[in-house]
Amino acid sequence: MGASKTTTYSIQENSVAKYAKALSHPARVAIMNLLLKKQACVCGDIVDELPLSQSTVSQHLKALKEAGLIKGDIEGASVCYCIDEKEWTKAKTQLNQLFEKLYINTGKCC
Amino acid sequence: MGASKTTTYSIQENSVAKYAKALSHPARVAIMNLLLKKQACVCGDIVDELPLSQSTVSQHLKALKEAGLIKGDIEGASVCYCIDEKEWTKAKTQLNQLFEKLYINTGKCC
DNA sequence: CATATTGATCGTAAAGTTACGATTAATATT
DNA sequence: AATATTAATCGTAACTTTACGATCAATATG
Repeated sequence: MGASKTTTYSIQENSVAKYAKALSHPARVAIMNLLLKKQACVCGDIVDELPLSQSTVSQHLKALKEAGLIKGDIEGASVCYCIDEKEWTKAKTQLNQLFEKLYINTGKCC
Repeated sequence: MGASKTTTYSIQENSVAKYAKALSHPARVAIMNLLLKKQACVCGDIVDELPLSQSTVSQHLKALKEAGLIKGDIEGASVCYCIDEKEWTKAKTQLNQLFEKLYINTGKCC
């Protein structure tokens, strides 16, 4: 009858979900936008640009860092954040491959 | 506190976050993979392919539907799901535009 | 008509997210 | 040395997500 339910999720599925989750909050998209525009940014500058408290921004930065999308460099008392280009490209490729899969529906339904 | 006001972020930021959120769980990526492969799928078939209960799958389908990525057609007692091509393309474009923004870091830090 | 199948929805528990202020550790400045 | 600045972390409250079983309405089949 039915197919097996044995599958846990594939590497691709977990990977796409991880990157998507990192970008699943507008504040984190806004942070990425800032880093893409400025190339590098001190944490305090990001706090100034967003309508969020320092601790909340720090939390969002942590999430992006854990997904691998950004990295931080200590610069004295400040921390300079920037995009992890290698990982950003990897995320881009992973998501692109998912979106590329579509070929136009020949009309089974919908 | 849970959510954030949608008005505080740009349309692009909210839009990207919305699509990313839809894909932020491996089960939902798996569902999209299935629909991309088969072009159309009865809900029950999706349940058979995933290690989740019927109600949980239905919940994930609802999330994808609310993000606009899929649509469902009633076929007798069953419901046939497929990708909303227009919205899928929109999501693709939105995410692509974000990822395209990167030009290589000239070395401010990191 | 009676019963089975299908899939949405309800109720609910556990876990996770998001937000903030307070605190802490590190570095800078006076 | 004393104080200010910076950003991570802690503690906590409120909300959301994820999961499941139970139930319901709609269709299908005997």
